[in-house]
Amino acid sequence: MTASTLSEVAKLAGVSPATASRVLNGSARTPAPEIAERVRQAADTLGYIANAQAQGLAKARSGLIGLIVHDIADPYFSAIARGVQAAARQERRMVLLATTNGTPAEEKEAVAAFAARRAESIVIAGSRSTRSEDARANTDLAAELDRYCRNGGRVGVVGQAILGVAETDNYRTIAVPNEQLARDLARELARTHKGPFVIVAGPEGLTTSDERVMGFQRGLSDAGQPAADIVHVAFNRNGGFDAGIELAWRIKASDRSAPDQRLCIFGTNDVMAIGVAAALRDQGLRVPHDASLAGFDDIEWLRDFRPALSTVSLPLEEIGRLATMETLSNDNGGAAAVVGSVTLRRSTGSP
Amino acid sequence: MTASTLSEVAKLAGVSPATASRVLNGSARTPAPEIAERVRQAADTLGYIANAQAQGLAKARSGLIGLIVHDIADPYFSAIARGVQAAARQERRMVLLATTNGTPAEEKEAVAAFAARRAESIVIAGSRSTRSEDARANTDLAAELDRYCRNGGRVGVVGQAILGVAETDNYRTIAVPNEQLARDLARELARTHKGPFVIVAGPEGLTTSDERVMGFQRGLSDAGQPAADIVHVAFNRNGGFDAGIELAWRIKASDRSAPDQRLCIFGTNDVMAIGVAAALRDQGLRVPHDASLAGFDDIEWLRDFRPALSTVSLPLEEIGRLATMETLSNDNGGAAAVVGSVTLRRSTGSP
DNA sequence: ATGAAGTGGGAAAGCGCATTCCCAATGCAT
DNA sequence: ATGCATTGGGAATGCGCTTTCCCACTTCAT
Repeated sequence: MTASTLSEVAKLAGVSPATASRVLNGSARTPAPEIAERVRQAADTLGYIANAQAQGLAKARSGLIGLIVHDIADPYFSAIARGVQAAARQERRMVLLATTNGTPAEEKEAVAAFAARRAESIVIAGSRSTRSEDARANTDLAAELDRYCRNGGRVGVVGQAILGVAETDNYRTIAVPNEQLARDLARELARTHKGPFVIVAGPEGLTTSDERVMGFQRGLSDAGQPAADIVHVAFNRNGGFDAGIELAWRIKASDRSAPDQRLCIFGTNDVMAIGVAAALRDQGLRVPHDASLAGFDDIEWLRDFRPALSTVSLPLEEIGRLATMETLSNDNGGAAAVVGSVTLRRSTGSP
Repeated sequence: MTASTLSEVAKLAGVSPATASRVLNGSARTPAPEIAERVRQAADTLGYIANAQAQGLAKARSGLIGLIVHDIADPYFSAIARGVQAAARQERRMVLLATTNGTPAEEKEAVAAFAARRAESIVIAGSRSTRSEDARANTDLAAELDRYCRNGGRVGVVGQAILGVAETDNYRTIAVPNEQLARDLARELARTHKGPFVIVAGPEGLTTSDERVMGFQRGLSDAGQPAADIVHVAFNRNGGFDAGIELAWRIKASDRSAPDQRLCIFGTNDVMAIGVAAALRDQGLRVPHDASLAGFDDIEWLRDFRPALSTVSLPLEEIGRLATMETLSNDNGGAAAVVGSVTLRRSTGSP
C-alpha cells in the first residue's frame, strides 16, 4: 500500500499540504492559478488519489449510503437497488450493500456496521416482521436505528415504519400503499370474477404480506364477496409453487366450468404468483382457463411471462430513488407518495 | 454526529485509550479480565461503536470490497452480486457497489473511487468491449487498475481479462468458458435441428457476445453445418425483441413445415432470448413450433418461462463467490475454473 | 503617508484509532 | 537479598487529511 499522499504531492509542488489540499479537494479558498497548476501537475505525476477514509475522518462525512435488502438477487430488491444506486450516484455518494435474508437480527448488524463506517444515511428495504419470535430482534434493531439517528444518521425505510424507532426528522418512511392497492385489485377482480378467491400469502406476521391480505379481503368485502381463504407459505417463488400444488387439487375437485366455482388466486407478490402458475401448469391446469391468477409488484423480468400476470404495478426503481433522496434532503415537508396501480392482464381474463 | 469515542469510553472506564482499544477491538495483548469487563461496561453504557474510518486509517485496512457491474437490476449481475455478498460476509468485509452501464469510462471512475476508499479488492463483472470507440477508455481503465494493483489492491475480473493490465499476482481473472460452452450448445442443437441457424448477438465488440458467437459458429462447423447468420442488436431484452420482430418476417416467409427450413435462433444471453420469444409470440409465431430458440446463462427467474428455454447453465452465484474469494486468498495456485453445462429444454424440442 | 481592510500562503491542531515504546510492578531463580 | 526476565498498563506517535488560526503582504481610502 504505497499510495502517495497529499504531503508528497505538496512537497513535489513546493507548497504546503494545506495549499495542496485546497486545490485538489476543493475548499472555500482557491489558491492562485499558477500554484494550483503546479499542484495539479505534481498530483498527476505521482498518481495521487485522495484517501477517502482520511478525508472522512477529517471532515466527519463519509460519502457513504448504506442499503439493506433481504436478498439482492431478488428482482424486487434489485430493482430498488438500481434506484438507490442512481440517486447515490447523482448525489456523489457510494453505496454500501448488506443483505439480511429478512431477519431483523441481521438487519441490526447491518445498521451497526453502517454506523461504524459512518454512513451518512441508510435505506432499509424489505418487509417488517411482527412475529413474536422476532420481537426481541426488532427491539434491538429499533434501538440500533435510534442510536444511529441520534448520532446524526438519517434513515429511510421502504414500506412500513419500524416499530419502536423514535420519530425524529432523521427517520423517514416511504409508505407503500399495499393495503389500498390490494383493495383496489380485489375490487377490480371482483367485477368480473364470480367464484371463490384464495390468497397465497407469506408467513403470518410478515407485514407486507399481511397488509396485502388485509386490503384484498377488504376489497372483496367492498364488492360484497365472501372473504378469501388464505394459504400461508414462504414469501417466494417456491412458497408459491407449494401452494399451487395444493390448490391444484382443489381446482381439480371443483367444477371448473361453473363460473361460481372457478378459483381466483391472489399471490401476495409476483414471484409467488409465478410459483403458483408453475405448479398449476405442472398439474396440468391452465391459467386463466382453469383458474385466475394475480400477483403484486409488477416485476420487470416477469412481464414476458405468459399468461401475462395481472398485478399491481409498483415503481420500484423510483421507490429506491425516493427513499435515498429522502434521507439526503433537508426539507422535511411533503412525504413523497408512492403511487401504484392495478394492472389487469391475461391471467385474470376470460377463461 | 456525537458518536462517542474510544477515549471517552477509556475515561469512563478509568483506563487509557490504549487499553480500551485492546479490549474492544482485539489485539495481541489481552488486558486483565477485570479491567476488560470495566471497559466493556463503559462501552456499553455509552453505546460506543468503533469508527471504522479511523480504524482503517490507523490499520491501513478498510475491510471493503468493491463490486462493479453494468446494472444491478439485471438478473445476471444480481445473481453474481449475491455470491460476492455471501463471500464478503463470510470474510467479514462489506461490499461497495458501483454500476457503470457497461462503459469502460465509468468502470474506470468506479475503480478510482474504490481506490480512494482503499477497498482491499475489487470484483469486476460484465463483458469487456473491444470497440474502437472504447479503446481510449479501456486504456484508462487498465491504467487505473494497474495503479490500484501496484498499490496493493487485488482485483478479480469475471469473464475476460482486461487488456493492458500488467499480469501481477494481484490481478486475477475468473475465466468463463463462453466460447467452449457455446460450441457445445451448437453441437448439441445441430444433432436434432436440420434447418438454418441465426444468432441474435449483442453489439459487435462486446467480448462476451463475440465469444459466444464464435463458439457457436465453431460448433456448427464441427457439426458440418453452414455458419449462422448474425443479427446485432442491444445486449438486452429489448434488443432481443427487436431482432425477434425482424426474424418473424423471415420465418413467415419460409416453409416452416420443412425441417430444413425451420429456424433455430440462438440468443447470446437469456434475456435476449426472452425478448426474441416475446417478439415471435407478438407476431403470432410459436416456439418451438415455428422456430427453435436457445439462450445463455440460465437465469434463475426465467426458469418458469414457457416454453422452457434451452440454454447454457452458468453458476452465477458461485462465480461471484469465487471471484471474491480469489481476490482475498493468497494461494496463487489453482485458477479455480468455472464449469457450465448445456441445458436443453422445450424451446428447442420437437415442433 | 498612514492605518484599515483584504489576500493568500503556511503552521499546527486535531479527526478517532492502533501500535510502538517505555516503565513500574511482579515473579522467579540464584 | 539480589538480579533478571516477564507481565501489563500508559504515554506518545502517526495514519492522511481538513481547517482553523496566524502572519506577511498588498490594496485602498483618508
